[in-house]
Amino acid sequence: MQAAAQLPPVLRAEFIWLRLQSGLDHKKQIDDVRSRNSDAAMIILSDMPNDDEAMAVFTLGARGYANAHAASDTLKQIVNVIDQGGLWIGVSLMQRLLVGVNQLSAPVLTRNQHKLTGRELEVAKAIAAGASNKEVARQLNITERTVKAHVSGLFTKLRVSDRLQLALKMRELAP
Amino acid sequence: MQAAAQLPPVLRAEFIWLRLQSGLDHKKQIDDVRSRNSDAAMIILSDMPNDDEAMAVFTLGARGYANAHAASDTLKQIVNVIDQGGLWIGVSLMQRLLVGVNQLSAPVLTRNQHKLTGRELEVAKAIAAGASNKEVARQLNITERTVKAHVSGLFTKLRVSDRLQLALKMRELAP
DNA sequence: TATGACACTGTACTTCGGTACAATACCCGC
DNA sequence: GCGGGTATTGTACCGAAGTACAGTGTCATA
Repeated sequence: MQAAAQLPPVLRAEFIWLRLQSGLDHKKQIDDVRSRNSDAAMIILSDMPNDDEAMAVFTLGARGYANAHAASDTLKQIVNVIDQGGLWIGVSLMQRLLVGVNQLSAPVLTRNQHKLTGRELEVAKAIAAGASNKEVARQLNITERTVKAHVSGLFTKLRVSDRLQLALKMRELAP
Repeated sequence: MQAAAQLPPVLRAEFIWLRLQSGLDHKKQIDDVRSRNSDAAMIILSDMPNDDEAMAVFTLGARGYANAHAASDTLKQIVNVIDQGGLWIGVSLMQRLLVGVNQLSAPVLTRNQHKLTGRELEVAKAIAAGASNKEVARQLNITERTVKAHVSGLFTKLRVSDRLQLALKMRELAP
């Protein structure tokens, strides 16, 4: 809670509970506390927790993020977990993180089951990154016509009909 | 541990500890156990934990993933956390997840800071799913011309130049 | 009442994407 | 040597995508 912010710096705290003041700049509140207790574990409590705020506080170095009205048992639990070197994260944010990483891993790029040729793979990666035919041509130092040839080949092999669906398929997000 | 896999289905378990057999198909091991105890919380133990394996087991519905040689105190901790609706994830994977999400730029769909209009959002979602202008028009029961109008508006607001980049941005995968 | 945001549509135009015919050249294994 | 896979490029064509001028109607709010 914000009382922690008024702790004199001479008192070394192991855990700091900071209840975010709505309406104020959260980053500033956290930075303030952090600056005086650089080695303490910060646990942020929010009256209205949400994933975005959670991401923000973890980015700022917090070790835990929870609802300010959580049960006391939960609060004890949090201390235990963090004491053992863990992080306390809401399930909702966790789900989101997992989804995010799944998207990043781009399984087609890694798991090469589609027997794409080396050149096709290069073209496919570029398109999955959002490149136009002209840009791909410049990147690979070939003509736009050749890019089109590879793209057509990719459409057939991956059974898609345009570059947008190709990009989604490369990232395994296709419908 | 694998003994859990031999539990007769009549015994309803709340927690299931599954120690992965190296050399065997992990997905199969997990699916086997899961099919007989659909509502139990699965905790996967691995002799050589790594982030990729962790991702895999969580994707398969596990609630926890830990080193098979973890201290008994840690194991108790895991039960507590999962009992309260949490997930038990290694710190290493956690770091990776956070980094991954931080790399994601412009979270349009979730964090709606781009003040897209309702109609624009509908169009954007359709395009992010791989739809053509004609298809979007049919879906929303408007003319292709109107779709183009919304698309142009989206390009301006989201600072992209074509529908592929729009789709990537909508999926938070833009460069 | 007027002004602005929003949704919708039209015509005309340019550019890009994609296909359909090609063809040439390299390399590898039978 | 010859066939097959790969990489490359050409010309021509068509349709989709995107832009540039428009304009109309509704609704909320100042």
